[in-house]
Amino acid sequence: MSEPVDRPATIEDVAKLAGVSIATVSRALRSPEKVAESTRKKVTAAIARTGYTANAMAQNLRMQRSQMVLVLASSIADPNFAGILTGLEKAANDRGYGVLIGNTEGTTGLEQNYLRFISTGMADGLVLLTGHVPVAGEPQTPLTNLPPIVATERPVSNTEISYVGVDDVAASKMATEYLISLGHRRITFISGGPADIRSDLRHSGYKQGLKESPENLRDWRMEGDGTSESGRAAVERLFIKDDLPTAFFCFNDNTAIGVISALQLRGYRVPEDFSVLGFDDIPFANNFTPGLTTIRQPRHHIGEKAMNILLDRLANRSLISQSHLLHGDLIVRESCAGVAKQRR
Amino acid sequence: MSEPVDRPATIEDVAKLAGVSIATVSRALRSPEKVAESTRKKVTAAIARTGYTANAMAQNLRMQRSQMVLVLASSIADPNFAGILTGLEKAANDRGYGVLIGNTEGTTGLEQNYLRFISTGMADGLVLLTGHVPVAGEPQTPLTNLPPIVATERPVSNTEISYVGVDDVAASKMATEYLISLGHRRITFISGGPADIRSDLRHSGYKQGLKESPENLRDWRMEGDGTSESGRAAVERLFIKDDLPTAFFCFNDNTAIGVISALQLRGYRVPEDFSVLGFDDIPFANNFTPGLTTIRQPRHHIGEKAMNILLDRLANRSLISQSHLLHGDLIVRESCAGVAKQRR
DNA sequence: AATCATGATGTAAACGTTTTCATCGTCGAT
DNA sequence: ATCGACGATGAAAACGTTTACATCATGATT
Repeated sequence: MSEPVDRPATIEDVAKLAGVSIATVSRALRSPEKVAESTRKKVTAAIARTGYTANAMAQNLRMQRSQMVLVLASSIADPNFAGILTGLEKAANDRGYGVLIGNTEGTTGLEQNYLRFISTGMADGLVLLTGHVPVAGEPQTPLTNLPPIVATERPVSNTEISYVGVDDVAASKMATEYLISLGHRRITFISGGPADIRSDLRHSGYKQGLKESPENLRDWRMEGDGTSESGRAAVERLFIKDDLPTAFFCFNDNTAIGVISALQLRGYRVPEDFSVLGFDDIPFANNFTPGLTTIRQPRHHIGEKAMNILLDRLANRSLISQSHLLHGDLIVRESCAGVAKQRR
Repeated sequence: MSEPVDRPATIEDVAKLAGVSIATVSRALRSPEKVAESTRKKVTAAIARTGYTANAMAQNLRMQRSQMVLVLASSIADPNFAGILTGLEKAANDRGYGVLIGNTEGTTGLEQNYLRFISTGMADGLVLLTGHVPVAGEPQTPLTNLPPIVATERPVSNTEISYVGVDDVAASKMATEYLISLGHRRITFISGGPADIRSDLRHSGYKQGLKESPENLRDWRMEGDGTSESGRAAVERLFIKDDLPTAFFCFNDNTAIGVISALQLRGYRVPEDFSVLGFDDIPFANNFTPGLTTIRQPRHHIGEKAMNILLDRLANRSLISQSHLLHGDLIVRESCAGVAKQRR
């Protein structure tokens, strides 16, 4: 039904065809109640005839916005990224916004580069999955130059910024209590590295769980960096000293997988000999053998919530920043068992 | 160094401060050779003082483009998605383009919805990871209304469209030959479902590998759908008839994982009792036990190549569409072994 | 019958750029 | 001295919208 498309139809084409002014066409589209029923019909017909769609650039220029949000992530390949992005994207699309993505790979150079979308007005808001607010180069960019921001997946130190994520402390406490309830008294926490704030939060939840146990259990923390390799390495270090826990609470599922495979390589069985508990419930946790007992991050909800908070701010700039900690479920599979069952 | 930012600086602010016309400012920025060295310096200084950045909406409106590309995927959670997106994103960013993402979840409704970015001029080009060109609703949108397109990850039936992906046929043939070289003569291919063109391509490569073997090996295809569950189910069906292969070539790694766990559940060992070969080399293939022998998709390269082809087309509309099949490496890990080693 | 509110529409400004075209020196060649 | 070419710059149009404001009927109110 559309006319030959050498040049896309403009509002003027529609106006001419309908025999009205372009203002009326615009009104018929944006605020139909302001236009007479009869002319509205003429306009609608003309729009159908021409195949007209409003030019977004012109609209956005005029309205001083872009209807676009920039999502900055340090790694697209992160196992949590896909789920969060799905949620972000869904919420944005539901509200007519587009999602622009930027992969900083952890470098400030790329990060700076992506901020061009902000400074040129190509994006109205910013979602940070990087764990820090973008640092400015020269000249020092004050925070006031930044648009409304929401952080997710990784908290940022700046408290002015809304954060949406799982309640790391509560979930880790719950995980630890679960291990204790299974009879474990010697539980090692394997961290996610010094740079990651979440590692401290989870460690702190673990300590709370230990402290509230009847006995006074020992805080037994080992350093990792969130990779499965670091999980393996931690196990090896333990075996050198031959001082062994009965259970591992790992910063994330990757680490847990490393721990399990190192244990298996040494001829031990999980959960018969050792219990291992992860964090994240990455898509693969269920396919692993043994099935990983872990804390599930509600990634979709996190993404949706984060985006909705941001878009609320965009719609009403005076809204105060608010953070949301979502509950993480304990997903019980096979990698943890009662200590009674264990050999030693 | 920037002025108080109630309103972002415009080209006019810069012009006034530098004592020149806005045309000169624009020229100083876009084609410096057209402006006198002395005035160029004045302009540069004024830009620094004001903290000016050109408004992208105005630029794009004027220049009738958006510098933006829409990436349409049926599932963000697909294990191949992250890698391809990383490549797409890198190439786009290198060339000053932004990447807009749309998650169609396989529904044409959402697909249609995302096409608004095209029809409103918010995106200049389209990357399809959906396996089909978007179908129009009412009125029938001819292909001429669509912008330059490149397909990747999943081929589309329309031959007018450039496709970039792994060479499924060659890689599958290579995989099959590898199994044959290990001594296997009874090799089952587990498909990825009727809707997925790649499944047929891989099946066809498998058949080529069989045919070119010294003996005339039997095409032994079983239906799956690309999920690990379907891999498990296929194994169960085999055991009902008790007619068993010695090796499995699976449509993808997910299926392979399902096959292995079903086998293990029945008390068999991989690769000692059965060999299993996957496809994709998903990030997890290496962490699985046994390590998955599989075909690696060069996801980054696929993404970069696809984006570069698209952007070339955008820069020069008269370019003809070209497809690229990339080589997939065979990654040998632990899930395949010589048939001699196997019990039966 | 005169006035006034109301509703529907058109005119024109504005959003911030890029670029064509015209203008104005300046310099080299005649 | 005159002319032409050329380099640097400015004025203004154009990109396609939205919206404040003005205009004009029309019907209700006095």
